[in-house]
Amino acid sequence: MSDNQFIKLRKEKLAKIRALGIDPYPVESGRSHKIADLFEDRESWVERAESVTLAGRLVAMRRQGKLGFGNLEDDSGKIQLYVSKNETGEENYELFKLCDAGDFVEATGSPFFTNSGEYSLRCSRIRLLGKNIRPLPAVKERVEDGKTIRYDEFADIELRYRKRYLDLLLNPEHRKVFKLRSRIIREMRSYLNERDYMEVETPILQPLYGGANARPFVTHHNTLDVDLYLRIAVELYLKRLIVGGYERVYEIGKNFRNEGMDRTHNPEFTMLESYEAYSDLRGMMDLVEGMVKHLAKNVIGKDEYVYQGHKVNLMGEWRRAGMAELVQEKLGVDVLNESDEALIALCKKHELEIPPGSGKGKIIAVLFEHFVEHSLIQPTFVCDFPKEISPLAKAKPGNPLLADRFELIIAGGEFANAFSELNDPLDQRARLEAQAALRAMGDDEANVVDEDFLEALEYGMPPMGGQGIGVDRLVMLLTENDSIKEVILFPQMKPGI
RNA sequence: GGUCCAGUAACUCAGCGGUAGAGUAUCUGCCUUUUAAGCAGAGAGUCGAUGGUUCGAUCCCAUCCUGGAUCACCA
Repeated sequence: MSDNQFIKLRKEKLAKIRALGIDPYPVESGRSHKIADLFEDRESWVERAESVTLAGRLVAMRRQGKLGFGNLEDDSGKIQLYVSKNETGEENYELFKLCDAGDFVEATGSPFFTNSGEYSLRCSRIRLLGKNIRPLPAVKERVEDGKTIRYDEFADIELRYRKRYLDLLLNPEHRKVFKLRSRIIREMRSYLNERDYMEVETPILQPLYGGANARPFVTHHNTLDVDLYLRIAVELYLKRLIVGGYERVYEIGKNFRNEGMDRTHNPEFTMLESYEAYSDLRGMMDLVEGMVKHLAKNVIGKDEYVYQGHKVNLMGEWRRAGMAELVQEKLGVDVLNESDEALIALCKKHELEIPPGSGKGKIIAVLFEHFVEHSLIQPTFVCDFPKEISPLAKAKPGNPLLADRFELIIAGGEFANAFSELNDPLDQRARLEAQAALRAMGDDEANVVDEDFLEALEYGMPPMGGQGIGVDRLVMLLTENDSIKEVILFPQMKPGI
């Protein structure tokens, strides 16, 4: 971007500062206290009149002749600076006059109360730490009845996402969202660590991708001269680790799916997957429910959340119900015992598309997604998924059509997915080969056959439960944001501007 | 991908077929307790882009770009 009037002026100021023999970008900075420190027992600070040095960004300036006020902000808080020529001396006051909102400065002085009663720092010296040459958007705020009213808020959604640093700087409530995100993830880790899980890191660049139905991003390694895929899931690698003898592992990291983008999908997103030997689907329900309730209670401290226009109570008893049972509730059709023809006719009647190669299970899933999923508002474990669409899940004993799998649905959206993991190597091979057949029929999201994974299974894998939680969506729910872009610091945007 | 909405100064926005406006911000002057500081003055814009209609387009039309909402598709 070329220089505008503002930048030209500030570059001129830079030159003036340098002409005074002052380095506007010094190497050394130092502070004796953070701003929040001065707000503990203010009266005592004032009484002691101790000199302290603060450092931070100057976020506002009110200059009036031989004295001026500024607001200094660091990551702990904000305090008013009182700068008068009497106290700083001529030379230092000249520097202060060359400072702008947006500059980083060091302020030395002692706390006091102004005539109007505002707790401030009476400055004996101002030192420049980093000169700003592009003015920050002008946002003004006023405190009324303890509430902060902001004027001319930096609110353009596109700019907020593209220039996230400005969003964070100018909109404290957005800064708070990402702080909560960090706490949520930290608390997830400790929840699992306390349960004897081990955190691991597995490849992001994979020779084959697997563990989910999705199209991948492809890249190329020059030295090996091979194409590699960015992972769409970590499942198959974590299972290899269970084969290797660890009993409880998890990974929190980015997955990449080359699919559409909307309010709940970003091409790279954060997933938590965990696997636990000798557990099963029931164990995973307890784990997921326990963890989410723990986060709601300990990080946020609320029972009820407003999400996508719905009131969701996370602290109640979470329903566990079969997919077919839920469809039957809604449509009055006993889908498990109905003939394929009748189900196909039902789909046709509602103009629902059935992908080629679909069996009964897939058709039931289509009906579920169309008629039921959106209406599940309170947390619901939808169990007994059709085996046909669950190639990595163990079959449900007693019903060859079903798999021991659930998805957690909240406010009509998917939050987690879990199985009793399939550990029969022959069955697993047959299922992946069936996926390959679907792929041959044009389903480019079907799983690929991963021979190395199958070989690992052949060496023996214990029975286990595994689950994956979409971390971004969980953060959305807990921070009551309806767009995934509000909880990802740098969401994917088209190049532009 | 369909539909709808938006794009005007650094920020928030108004405007309208006749050469662009406000508040804040900025600059200059005054100002030693201000706090959305104040007072006086000034500068600042390719009106998202490209075509078309018109004597004349920021405004009307078309196409495109970017973003948002929504539906469809998709985990």
